[in-house]
Amino acid sequence: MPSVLSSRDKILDVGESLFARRGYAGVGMREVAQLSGLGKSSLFHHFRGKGQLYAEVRIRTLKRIRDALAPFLTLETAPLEALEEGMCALIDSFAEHPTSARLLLRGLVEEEIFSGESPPELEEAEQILAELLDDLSELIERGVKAGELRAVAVPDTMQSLIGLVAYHFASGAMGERILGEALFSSSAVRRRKREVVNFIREGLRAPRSDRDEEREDPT
Amino acid sequence: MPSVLSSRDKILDVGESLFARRGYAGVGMREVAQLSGLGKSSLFHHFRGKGQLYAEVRIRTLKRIRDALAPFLTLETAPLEALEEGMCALIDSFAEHPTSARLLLRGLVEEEIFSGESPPELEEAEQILAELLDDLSELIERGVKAGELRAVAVPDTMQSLIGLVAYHFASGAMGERILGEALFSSSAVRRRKREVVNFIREGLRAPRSDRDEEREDPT
DNA sequence: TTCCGGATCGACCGGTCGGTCGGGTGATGC
DNA sequence: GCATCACCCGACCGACCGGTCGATCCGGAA
Repeated sequence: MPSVLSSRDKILDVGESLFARRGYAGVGMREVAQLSGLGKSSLFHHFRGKGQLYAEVRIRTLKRIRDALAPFLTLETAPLEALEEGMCALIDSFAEHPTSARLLLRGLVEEEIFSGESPPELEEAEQILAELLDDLSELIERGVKAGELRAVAVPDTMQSLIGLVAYHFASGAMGERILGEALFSSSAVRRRKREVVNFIREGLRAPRSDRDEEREDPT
Repeated sequence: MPSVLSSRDKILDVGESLFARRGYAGVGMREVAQLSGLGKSSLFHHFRGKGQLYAEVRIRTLKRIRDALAPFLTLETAPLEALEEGMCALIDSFAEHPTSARLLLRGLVEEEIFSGESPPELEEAEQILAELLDDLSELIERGVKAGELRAVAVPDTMQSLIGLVAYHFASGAMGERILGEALFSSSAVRRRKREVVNFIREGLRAPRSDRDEEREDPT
């Protein structure tokens, strides 16, 4: 690990910051080059093009998120506890890398980014994300079956969790206006973590005297 | 109300659809013109430029959201009930206008869209949004003080609600992958509404035997 | 010393961007 | 008949876009 970043890592850092703030179409390679302290041509030595740079940035952030979540997606912990601690770890990861949540949310919301064909690296990113979401789904599923969680619809609950957790760290100026505080100040992050975890626990756990109640299934 | 849309409305419709899908920077005026069935120059007869078109689109969608929510932001209903019914109405509005949630979320997440100065109309949009969020904050505040809601931190809960509700209708292909179903099919919308409202009710309401318990305040 | 290949750069390319301009067209009022 | 006006268009502009090319620099292996 060099104390000064390699040019490639520097480009990835700059790209991550810019793509998170302005989205794929809003970022120009000239700006990436300038903020990286390189000539524009040099970018194309390290990456095949803008599309690959974007894909590599997404892969890096998704791997960061996966690594933060992985310890809690095993079968060793009780589902509700694993869910709570996993979300805590996720929030810590978002707080440590302020661009992650935005980039994640962008990747989930954005569509039709590439006019022609998309770079092959993007599929790797999609796969990392898909596996992560599948593992998380499985965790919720286990929680419901074990009776720790309410009889929620698993896919919709997945979506709820994503929006609930990620948006907090992706909201921009309006979010700070609502909070009346910097989005990533340590006090704000601590409070947010408590509030989100409480929300999830109260919102999803099964009522106390609800051990072996059968689920409603009105399909 | 003419049965055929005026050119201005047609442009707004096309712009709304495109901006929601690809963001401000990802949309070109040529494309807006073509999909509107007009020459590019004609757009500049109805709007001062791309920036104003974007601002007008945002204003229109924000007003739609405000109108859907307004009936439940009065002081006449019990806060928790008003919150639940308001979120229901919001979801109905999102379902009716599939671009609204994306555009809302984009406006909240996006930053530094305009390189130069931003069009004055954007301030009107920001103000509509700010008022809406203030009213919603007040509703939650009342709910907490009335003891109907848990002793949550109001701003963070605001953020939670935004992410929780809006993301469901803004998620793209990956959202449909998770659901295994079209995002706006009537059955998916119905199920989602039930799940979200349940999540909010269970997550925010005060425990039954918790009438006049004092809040913890460990600051 | 020579050579080589990674890294960097400035100059340049075709194409697209938002926006302008001048003119055309068809209703409306006089 | 004529001026006015909203509306619409094709042609055009300078700026910027992503990307290419050939030259140069430089550290390490031979």
